[in-house]
Amino acid sequence: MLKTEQIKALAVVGPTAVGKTAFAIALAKRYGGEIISCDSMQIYRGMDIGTAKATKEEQAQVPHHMIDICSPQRAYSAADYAKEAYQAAMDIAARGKIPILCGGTGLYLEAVRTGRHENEAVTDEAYRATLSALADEKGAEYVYEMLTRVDREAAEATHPNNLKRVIRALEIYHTTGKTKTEWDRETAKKPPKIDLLTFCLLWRDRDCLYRRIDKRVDEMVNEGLWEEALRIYQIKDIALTAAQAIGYKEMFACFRGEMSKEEAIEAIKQASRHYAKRQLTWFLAKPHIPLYRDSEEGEIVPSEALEEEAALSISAFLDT
RNA sequence: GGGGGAAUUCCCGAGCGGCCAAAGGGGGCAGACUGUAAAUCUGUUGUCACUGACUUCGGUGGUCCGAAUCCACCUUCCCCCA
Repeated sequence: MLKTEQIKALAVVGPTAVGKTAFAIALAKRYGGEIISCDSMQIYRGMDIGTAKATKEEQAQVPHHMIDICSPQRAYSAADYAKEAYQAAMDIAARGKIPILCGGTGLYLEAVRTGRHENEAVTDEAYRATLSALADEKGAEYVYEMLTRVDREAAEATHPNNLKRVIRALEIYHTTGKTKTEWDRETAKKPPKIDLLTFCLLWRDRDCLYRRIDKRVDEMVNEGLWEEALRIYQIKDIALTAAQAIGYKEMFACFRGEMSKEEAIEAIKQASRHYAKRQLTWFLAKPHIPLYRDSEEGEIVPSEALEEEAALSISAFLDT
């Protein structure tokens, strides 16, 4: 296709359990939008409760995309997401509707927005395996040294202990012949494929966020997270990506007899809080319009105030 | 009633006369991250006027040049015998 015209879209991001889903639905209704989930785990079929997918009722109100699009046996990547989500956004826009990206996976949002990952298929499982075996054998420093030799700049930007990132940098060099630094520089030149107006939902009070997370985990358990996780646990050849989902991996440990159900639930809460903090670090470092909420009380539906606040920038954004 | 053991910084837990503001882990806080990203990784965490000073290791009082580490008593907790 010759004209990959830049399309306009809205995005609702923020840490887990802030109420992104409800807010995005409200925006979709108001502006005639459709929602594109931007979540690395909601893509998986059968993982509903633990990933806090929009309910069937919610999905009936507004069309949702990028949910339940693949089996837990399939490893999914930011590149896959970028391609499919962009296609979905194009389709929505073609229908005269406005795409609303909604979710907590920052990297995925960046991936669709910039289209950076639509390059050569730069992935090589076998090579990765070789490198990680090498790291086991000779130590992570050895692999890091390899990177230092091919791409000093990338090496300096990556901590030696961060094996996965070190391997990825080497993999880029291995598959494209370009160093990660060169590759990054090139892809960064391309104009973004989506003109995005991003809202970041936040609680002014950290404790409030954490309380909400704890509460939501308890609700998930009541809704049958344990049973759902057990079903996923029984799938053979589950992909690494799906298997690392919070809420599932802890239950798996419980099924393996490594911890009690109570301990698993605690671990889920803990992991979710840590995750929320990482999301905050990511999103707060990126351009966005912050929308703060103040109290914890019954805020299941987004307050009109936030919607109004968003409305101002949205109308200006859509007019240009 | 008798005997034994333990009390450490937010938590767990090492330390058992100087090298201890005190290992390690957890938690908290901050951060990095362009194809596993709900992943992976990093820094920091007694106070302050911060290359130094000050206050901490249940309490009080001792011993010693010097104590979280030794002694005495007290408090609390645990175990064993009754």
